[in-house]
Amino acid sequence: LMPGICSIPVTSLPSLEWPLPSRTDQYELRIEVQPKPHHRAHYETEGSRGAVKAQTGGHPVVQLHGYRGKEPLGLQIFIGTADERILKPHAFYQVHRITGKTVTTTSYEKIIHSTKVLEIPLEPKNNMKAIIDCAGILKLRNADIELRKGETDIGRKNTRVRLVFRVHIPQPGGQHMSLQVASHPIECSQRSAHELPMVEKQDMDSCSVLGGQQMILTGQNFSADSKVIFTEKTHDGQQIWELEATVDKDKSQPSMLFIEVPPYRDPSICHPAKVNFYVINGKRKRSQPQHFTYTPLPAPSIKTEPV
Amino acid sequence: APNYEFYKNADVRPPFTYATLIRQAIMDSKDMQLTLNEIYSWFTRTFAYFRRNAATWKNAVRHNLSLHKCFVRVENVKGAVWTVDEMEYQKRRSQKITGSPTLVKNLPSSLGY
DNA sequence: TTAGGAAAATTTGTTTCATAT
DNA sequence: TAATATGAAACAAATTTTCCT
Repeated sequence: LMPGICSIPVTSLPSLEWPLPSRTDQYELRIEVQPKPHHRAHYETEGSRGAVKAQTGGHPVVQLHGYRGKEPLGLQIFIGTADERILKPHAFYQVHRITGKTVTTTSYEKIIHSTKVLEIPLEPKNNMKAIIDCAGILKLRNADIELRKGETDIGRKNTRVRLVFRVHIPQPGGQHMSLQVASHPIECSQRSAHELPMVEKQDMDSCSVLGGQQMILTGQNFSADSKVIFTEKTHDGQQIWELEATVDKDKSQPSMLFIEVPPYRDPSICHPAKVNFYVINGKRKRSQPQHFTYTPLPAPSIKTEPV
Repeated sequence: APNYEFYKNADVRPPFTYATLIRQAIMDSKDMQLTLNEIYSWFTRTFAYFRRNAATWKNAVRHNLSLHKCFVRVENVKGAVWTVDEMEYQKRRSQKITGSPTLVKNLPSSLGY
């Protein structure tokens, strides 16, 4: 079978909602190939919709760097949330173990607190690299999950997930070092995948409070009526600023938006200001909030004499 | 905040209007905003009476949300949430109190509206 | 099996009418 | 009486779930 896997008692490991680092001084768990940003999940009433794939057509790849041991380890996979909150298992989705001749990976599954977790081997002979070709995504009915006691999340419009990978590395003292890394977000609804704008990359993360610079957004489902809105929220979630950026409609394409960063509401700040922006099509189809930072002007000039 | 303990398990209709209850549900939430579904949950969690005849009272809740100007729908990443325009809410209530002396005498202070 | 498309079903919101307080 | 509250229901739009090729 699979030595080294499944041998660690669940109770001694950190819970699935516990935040873990992806790297330490010694190790790093890294996603070498990211999954595609869309993967339509299947319902229990449907047949499988196959394994999550990579943009390239292959499958996602995960590798553990810095491991010198001889023993294979188990790589755990589960479906996590992809919103602004900290990562936790997604209540409305589960990993689905794909089997069949097209699948190279042997896998083992178990349930931890109503979350299905897949475990596949990470072997030294493969350089501790694993090709994730056995992970599909199952959608659970909103109504079924929402009536679960203690569940406060809402299923409606909550259709983005991340693949979460964990490894537990045995340490000399008998303890374990646990690492975790999560993939880029994956949109799992047929409709949302087709209609919701999604920002995958932004050309820059910050600029001065004056704005005015061009920023290129790369993503999906951008359209002629796409708007880009900058917002700022206080610590307790109250929105205090909102401004629409101008979009260069001539240059923009379905997968690319050229916008001009709007000026920040207060040009005299002394510390960088973290704001959000999102893309919105029509009235309701809006992307997840993206992050952006306005930096203060160099130095408040006190000199008054002309140059 | 009102004490609804008695109604949590007693299958008795709470003597409050829908508007009062909806506002209370939203006020009880952490961010002063709830989705429709979360409002439903608050009703069933808080009142035994609303654990049956769901089609009826849920319809009434939606009806009230739309009808009263004090309930404001706000778009959000996760769809829409409902909030309370407290100014608007109290405007309606104070109109009722100041505008009808006879009602003032009879209105038990603990009852909404 | 896996993918795509879309019909069917459910939810969320708006309005209107009737009745009771 | 006028203003409010409650119920039932018709409709529309948005979103989810099931079904079919």
